[in-house]
Amino acid sequence: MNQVICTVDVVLLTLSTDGLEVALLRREHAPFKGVAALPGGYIHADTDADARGAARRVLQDKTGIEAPYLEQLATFSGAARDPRGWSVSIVYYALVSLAMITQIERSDLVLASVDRLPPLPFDHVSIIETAVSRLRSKSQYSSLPCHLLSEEFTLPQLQRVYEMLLGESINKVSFRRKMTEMDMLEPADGHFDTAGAHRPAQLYRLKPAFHKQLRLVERGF
Amino acid sequence: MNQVICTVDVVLLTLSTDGLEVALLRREHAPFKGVAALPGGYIHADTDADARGAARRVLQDKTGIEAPYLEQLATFSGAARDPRGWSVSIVYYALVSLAMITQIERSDLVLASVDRLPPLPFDHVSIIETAVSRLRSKSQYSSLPCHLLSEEFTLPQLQRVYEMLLGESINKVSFRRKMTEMDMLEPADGHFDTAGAHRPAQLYRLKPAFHKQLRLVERGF
DNA sequence: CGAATAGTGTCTGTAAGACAGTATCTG
DNA sequence: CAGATACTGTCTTACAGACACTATTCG
Repeated sequence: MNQVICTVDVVLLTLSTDGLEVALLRREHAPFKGVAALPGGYIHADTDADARGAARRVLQDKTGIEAPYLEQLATFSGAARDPRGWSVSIVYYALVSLAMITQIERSDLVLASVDRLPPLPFDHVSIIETAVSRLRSKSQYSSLPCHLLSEEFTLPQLQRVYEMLLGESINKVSFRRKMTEMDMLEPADGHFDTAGAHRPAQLYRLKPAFHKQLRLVERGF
Repeated sequence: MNQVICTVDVVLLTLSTDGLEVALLRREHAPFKGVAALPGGYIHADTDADARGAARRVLQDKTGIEAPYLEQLATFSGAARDPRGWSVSIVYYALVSLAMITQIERSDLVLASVDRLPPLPFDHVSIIETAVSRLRSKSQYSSLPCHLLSEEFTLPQLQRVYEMLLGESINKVSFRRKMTEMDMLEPADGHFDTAGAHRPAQLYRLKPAFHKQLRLVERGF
């Protein structure tokens, strides 16, 4: 009566110049061996403290990525989603910079645009759609998008990230007012982005208190 | 390696004059037999289509409540939360009117104020806190609170619900402007709430399209 | 008619967006 | 110095909240 397969999957998202992309890996085992899919695996009841620990382990083992922004998305379950039987997948989503992804030494890693997903096994397409929709929705009023950039970034870069996620341009003055009001960034003193033939931009970083936690803002962007 | 206990739990919330309350039932089986706890149970892989179906079944079997607003909250998991071993609980939360709860014919049902929870088994206290925080947070910008009232209700009643959830008074004009803008209510023509020595209030109901789905609003209340 | 609450019209202050200006770099 | 983008000051507009008024019931 209670024979249920328990797994975790991780939606690893990053932002390229083309928009949001999701990291896919070729599956090492049946079912769907060799097919690109979300990184995932069984829960190890003997070593994982909880599902979050399992997700962190899976991400570390399969991509080498350590402790990025990692949050529970939702749990997908049912008799129909996995040929092996009634299954539960506790899904987490992680946000990393593109630089983190390109460091990964795995030849079978694919970045797929979330707007043009290939066919995927299980219900991974709908999982990814849920993750993207959650990220876009939270971007309207939180500091979440910062985690898609490297540790130090400029305000114009951050604004472009918000604009890509929200799919609309944001008024520059309003954006900067909002950033001041949210009070989550600190200038990286003396650090400037001097690329390009123009005035250099101040580099900022997330204040330490907001590395693992979100900053919410009263009204959206 | 994969011996994991799979259960669902339901946080059944309602609003009394004293504020938010959660429904607790005495457990019928060990562990914690006889102790008040969230309604829950094992997933039945042979009959449940998915975890949502299991949650609906548990709610129906234990309280007789059928198909209320029911949404996945989060999944709680780990080695430490259940003495039986490594466990996963996929938790749903449901919103119903107080009238729905008082209809339940079960002598061991307890309503506990979410602000003064008794000691509870497992991690049920933290589950309830998560549910309450989710509800309060979503109340800032969605139609969620409607489900805490009966099918027909007046705008002043609805405003009081929002105020209790948000813990602050709302400007009446702004509230009604927002309701018009959200466009989720329809007047129950000819139906008025005639209680009290004053002008009767128009009764409204949620438009059918929003019974199972949320209406979001751009800016909060 | 007085008390009580429902419902609405209008003013005002605040905050978001538009615009245009200044600042500082490269070639 | 021209071009480019960073950053800022200020005006305008839109919306949220305050206030006050009307509406309709009961006793």
